[in-house]
Amino acid sequence: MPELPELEILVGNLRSRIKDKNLGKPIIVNPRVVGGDPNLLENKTIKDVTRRGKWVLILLDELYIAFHLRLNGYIFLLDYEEPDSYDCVILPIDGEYIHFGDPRRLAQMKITKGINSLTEELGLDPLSQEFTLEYLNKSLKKKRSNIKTFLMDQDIISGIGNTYADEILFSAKINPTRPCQSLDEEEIKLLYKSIKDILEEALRLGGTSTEEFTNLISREKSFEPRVHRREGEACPICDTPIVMIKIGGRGTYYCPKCQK
DNA sequence: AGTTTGACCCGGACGC
DNA sequence: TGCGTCCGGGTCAAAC
Repeated sequence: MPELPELEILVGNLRSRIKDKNLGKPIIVNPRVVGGDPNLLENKTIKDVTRRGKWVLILLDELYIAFHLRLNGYIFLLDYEEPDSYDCVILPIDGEYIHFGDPRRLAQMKITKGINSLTEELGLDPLSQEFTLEYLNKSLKKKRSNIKTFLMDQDIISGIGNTYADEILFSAKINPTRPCQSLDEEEIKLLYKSIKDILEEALRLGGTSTEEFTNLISREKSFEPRVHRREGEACPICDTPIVMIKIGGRGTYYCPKCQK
């Protein structure tokens, strides 16, 4: 499931491959996942490829293609046009082809003149300069929910999903069920550092490679989750078995001894 | 208004 | 083997 680090890498590689190239006539295999008018894309030039939260944005002249991969969505850049089994849209680009798809059909592709409706509610990017300890502190004070839900709230911090939320809380030694307002100053400082550290580490290591959701990310190295989806395995710090609980309907993994 | 729950979707895991 | 059932996961709408 692609989160900030995976999407950041995807966007960088996609940009270097398709920037300044031209779009051909799109092939819509599954209209369900497409919003807007695909006919607007033909013969348009790709000005840039960027990311906002978990949205992958292809910028054209006064037009955007916005992709959200949700859990299992993918963007491949391949040398053949024929759709593979889960492909939803094929975008020809000067002899290469973006294959966009999702076995679960939850991913989305939107063609839109503006991206405000998609991104205006999004919170700060956790790796940006604007995301400060003070911002984290203030945001925590406003929230009544638990810290796990807080980290995944895209309106506060954009780009963190289930995997990195678990990893960040393990790194900060904070129990995922803790109310936001119960964290003391030291814990908030450590949480802030853990957000930056874990995301930067994952970015450096090429993202988490549990799923092969794109060929635009190197598979040579990868970030290895310490607790996420490791129920019953030994905590890398204290050997206590990792526990899985549900928070907000989401599988949540943590070490009951390290994370108080 | 803030927070929680359900729907969306379907491949894969599991049970009989 | 084969069929049926259930689960997951990010986001948004609906409910609380």
